[in-house]
Amino acid sequence: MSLKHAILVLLETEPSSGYDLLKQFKNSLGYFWNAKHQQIYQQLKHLSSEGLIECRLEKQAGKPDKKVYKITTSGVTELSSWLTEPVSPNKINDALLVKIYGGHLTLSRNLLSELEDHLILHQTTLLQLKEIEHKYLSLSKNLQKKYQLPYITLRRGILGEEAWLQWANEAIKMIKK
Amino acid sequence: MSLKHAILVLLETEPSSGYDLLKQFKNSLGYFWNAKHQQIYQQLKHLSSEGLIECRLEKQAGKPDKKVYKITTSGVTELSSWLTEPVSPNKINDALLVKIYGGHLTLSRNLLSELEDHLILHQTTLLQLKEIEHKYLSLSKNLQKKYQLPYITLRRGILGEEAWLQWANEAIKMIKK
DNA sequence: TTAAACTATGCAAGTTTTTGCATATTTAGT
DNA sequence: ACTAAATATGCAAAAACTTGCATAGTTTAA
Repeated sequence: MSLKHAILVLLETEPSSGYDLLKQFKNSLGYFWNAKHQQIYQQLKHLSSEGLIECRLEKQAGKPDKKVYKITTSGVTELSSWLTEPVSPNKINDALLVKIYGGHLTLSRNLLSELEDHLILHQTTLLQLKEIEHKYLSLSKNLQKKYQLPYITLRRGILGEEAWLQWANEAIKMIKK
Repeated sequence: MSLKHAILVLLETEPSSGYDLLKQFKNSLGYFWNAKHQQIYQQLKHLSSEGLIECRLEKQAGKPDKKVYKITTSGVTELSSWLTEPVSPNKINDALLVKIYGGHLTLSRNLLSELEDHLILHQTTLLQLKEIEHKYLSLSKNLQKKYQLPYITLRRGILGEEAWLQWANEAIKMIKK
């Protein structure tokens, strides 16, 4: 399980509240790791009780209080050791493909409209990713080096989305004729 | 949730036992839907109690008995109605990318060896998929039409794996220099 | 000015998935 | 002759994840 480790990775970069993490999961990391707010809050509590992170309350003017979590040395140890172990290959569960696989039970215009809906989502995602890439590429050599690893994960997102779009266009053509 | 529907899709094609389904999940459908044997057996029981599938015992010489499940008319109805509803976009959770994202805490040769391990797996998968594609392309026009939709999902696998490999090679180069 | 969206967190209950254990026979390889 | 892998299914418990509800103040746009 690595929601745990995803959170540790984020907290290792900077202390954050559950809400901050949620936003980070929606941006950068969200393209390859997803979590709902409940999952994050529950996991934070759990990590806290394991002593891998610690919490301090931060009062804010005009906004609700924040619980800011910070990784502990024991958390860094855990994270480092996780990094040396091989990760198990990714579990893919893609409902859209299940649907297409069994699509002969429905009208092809159903499949097409669904594909087109997803197409729009993926196009939007790709544009967002390319925007981030653009910002990265305009950084100094130094900063580029610093953010090299996150950039590599961004590249995965970009290449992945491009391949998805290529496939979807191919698929739409095939279904249409 | 669509393990349920993935199973119904498979059973709609042909009646199968839990073990048969497990093998199908490992082959064709396995490239986009994964399930452990426990999950399948539990879900079969559940679908049975919902009346969406029915079971008959098949005695086999030399092998343990089989429970062969078959979709019911009510199951087909459920499946058809699922096919008209939009599927929610795919949840991606990729531990390898989390690892790379936070990889500055470990040696780059750790990341490289992990990437290379995964590279081999993906290369193998791609070869398998291309073999299946080759078989498909040597079928008659008629049969090609019949299996068009599964073929489209196969294409997703192929394009996806190719993009993955392209990314991995790029990533390895970047990390090395 | 009113509704919607954003900030910020959490309980409780339910569903789904994973893990560990358990059984029993056959077949293929060494 | 022995071992491993394949065939075939399942219980029980734990862990992970989702859904519905709940609170409460602030900001922003119609």
